[in-house]
Amino acid sequence: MLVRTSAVCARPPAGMLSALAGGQIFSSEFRYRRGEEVFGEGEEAQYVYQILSGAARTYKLLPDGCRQINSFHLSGDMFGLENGASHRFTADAVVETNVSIMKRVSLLDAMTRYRTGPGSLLSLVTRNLVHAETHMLLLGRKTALEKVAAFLLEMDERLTHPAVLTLPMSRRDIADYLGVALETVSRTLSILKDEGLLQFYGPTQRRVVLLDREGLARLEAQG
Amino acid sequence: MLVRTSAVCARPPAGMLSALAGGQIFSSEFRYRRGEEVFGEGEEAQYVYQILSGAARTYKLLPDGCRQINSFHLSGDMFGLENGASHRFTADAVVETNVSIMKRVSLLDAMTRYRTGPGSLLSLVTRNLVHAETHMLLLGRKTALEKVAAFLLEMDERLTHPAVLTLPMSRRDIADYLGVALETVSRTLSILKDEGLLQFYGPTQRRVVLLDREGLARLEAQG
DNA sequence: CGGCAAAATTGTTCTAGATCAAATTTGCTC
DNA sequence: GAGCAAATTTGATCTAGAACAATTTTGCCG
Repeated sequence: MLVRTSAVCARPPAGMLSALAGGQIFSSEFRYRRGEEVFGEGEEAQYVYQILSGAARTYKLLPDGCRQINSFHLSGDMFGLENGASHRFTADAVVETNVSIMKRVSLLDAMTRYRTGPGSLLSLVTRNLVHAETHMLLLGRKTALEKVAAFLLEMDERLTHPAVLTLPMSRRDIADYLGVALETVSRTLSILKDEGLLQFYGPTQRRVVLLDREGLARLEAQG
Repeated sequence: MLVRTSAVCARPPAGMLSALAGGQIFSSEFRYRRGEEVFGEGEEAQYVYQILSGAARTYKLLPDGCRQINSFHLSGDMFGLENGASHRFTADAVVETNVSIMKRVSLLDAMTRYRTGPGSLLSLVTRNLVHAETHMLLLGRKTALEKVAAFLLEMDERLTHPAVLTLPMSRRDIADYLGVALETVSRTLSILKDEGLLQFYGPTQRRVVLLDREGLARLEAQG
């Protein structure tokens, strides 16, 4: 873990964490290499994280090694803030990732001054809950095609509809997020390409151009 | 919807809602017949509910009519309290059910006095989040056998390990909660019976005796 | 640029669980 | 208690997607 401490960020990065910090809370900048663990399930939740660049994933493992990715965290996203004392997930870096870190207690202190606002701990937890509820519907009741379409649209939305959608995560990550096999993800993407709903951009298969968002939305709603 | 208004309950039923009420918040008692809707997805979340007897389910529907039950609410459980202004689920009665109802705003007012305690809105939302996260793992990565075992253990736990587990919900409800077909639930229960892990009690198949909780737990962890 | 390991695709086979289809069983209602 | 509709079980197929197995593509390294 490379450390670049910056007690108070000279130019605070975007997002609530630093907004709350506002020059009053000490935050440090850390860098994780791809695959490096940020925190483990069950560990004490001492710090809170915000992505400056790169991406992280939070997940749980079953005893048989099966992984269920709970969510991806992209630039600007905050993660690792728990209501209880310990982390309920493991988190690691999807690619080389820079995060801003601050003490949980400092942040919670700062938050009490903003109790009711959209930047409160409650709204954060609620946002996570809404995401989890939506994802339950996807995992329990959608086909592979619907799942992949939903995933693409979620990423497109969160990256604010870029011309070229650059996915930081591998097919395996997507599979473990959607509850399908990685081959199924690959096949489904090929189908969507063949049907003209998307195309790959450049040499890598992680850059996607969504050619028909309407069509994808129709697929997502029901196969 | 049968109404039996009782401005302030003479003998308050168990649970936080009435505890918070503590003679200061007006609550009414309502009765819903089986299948009757308590509130619909998208409706304004004006009231908060607590089960006095019976059971309710909250769920979402896909356009094709597929249903994903988010959770079951049993005696003492509170539901329908949203952070936002509208309900994110539909709720209806699984069987004939009595609920205590109070205005959302009154409850929230009362709660501000207990902001940090285990009876706060934040802990309620967190509890829901933990449940949703656990359920995501189940939906995404468990086999039918693991799902059914997990379901039985959840109900057993929540009803505090009764000698006879009386399930208020149908096989269809269980199926829509676990993301499998109702026939699969029935078959899986038969297998568990044949293997001596449970037996049915009396004439109805909704009364279950768990003969080997350890064994079920082993199945749940990994098929 | 060449070599190599990791990632992704594509093909083949297999299977858990869905779907379709009857029997039973159960709980109501008169 | 008879009659009936709903719920449940059980059986027989069918299929979406898993699992296994090569290839091919890509990114990365010296």
